[in-house]
Amino acid sequence: MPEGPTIVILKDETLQFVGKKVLRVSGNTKIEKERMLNQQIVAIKSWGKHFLVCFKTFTLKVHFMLFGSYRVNEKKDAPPRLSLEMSNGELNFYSCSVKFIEEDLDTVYDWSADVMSDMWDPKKAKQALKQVPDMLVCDALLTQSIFAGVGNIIKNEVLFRIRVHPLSRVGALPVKQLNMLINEARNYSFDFLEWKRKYELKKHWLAHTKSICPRCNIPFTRKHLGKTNRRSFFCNNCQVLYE
DNA sequence: TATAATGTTTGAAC
DNA sequence: AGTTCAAACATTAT
Repeated sequence: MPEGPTIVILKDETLQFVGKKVLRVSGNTKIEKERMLNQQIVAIKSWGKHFLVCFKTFTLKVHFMLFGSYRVNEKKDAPPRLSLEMSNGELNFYSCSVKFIEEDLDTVYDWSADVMSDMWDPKKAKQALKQVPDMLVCDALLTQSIFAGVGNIIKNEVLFRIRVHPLSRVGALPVKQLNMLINEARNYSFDFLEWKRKYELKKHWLAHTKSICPRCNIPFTRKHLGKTNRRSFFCNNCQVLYE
């Protein structure tokens, strides 16, 4: 369900729990959830699509995959995978993956790869892309080690914005287009964040799920492309194929 | 109502 | 042995 910007919204909604102790845990997860009991939440972070609840000596990682969802201070009419109750409210996660991380997060995550992070480093992304010249751009955008947080919606919208065909090879992109790819991955993600906050994200989609190109007024092509085999919506006329 | 979709890991098969 | 690919997980809008 969520791409990176949605996790940022969740992080904002849950900052109220930083400093609080977990007073009750429940849910159908098989992990040792009781270890969180009476533990203080020392920080709440995110990396790409990973939502991270930090305790003193370990971290809870929540990944929502395709169908996961959450509720803050309310419940859904479904059994939670994990529910945490604090003195000032509750946090409920549904049909998602939950795991514990024992290591220091700074050794697990490269924060500079997260397009939503203050530490995002476009130069690093460029270096990483240079390492995979044969990769298709539709796959490159979905590579979390390079563009953590980018999902299929962002992929389709970014490629449409920069007028690049999804089947273009990374190594064939002119410098200008390569720079636009990197810059728009972050820039569109922040537009996504703003629109999502206002509950008007879909209204702003120009390519994703669309059937007509708003620039050319001709039908989009829709196909499952790349190693990721995710659906792509693109215009054969105004999105240039570099190969 | 069947289908497909904002995703990733795992392990079998080649 | 490295790569590829299907399966698994599981919800909901169309």
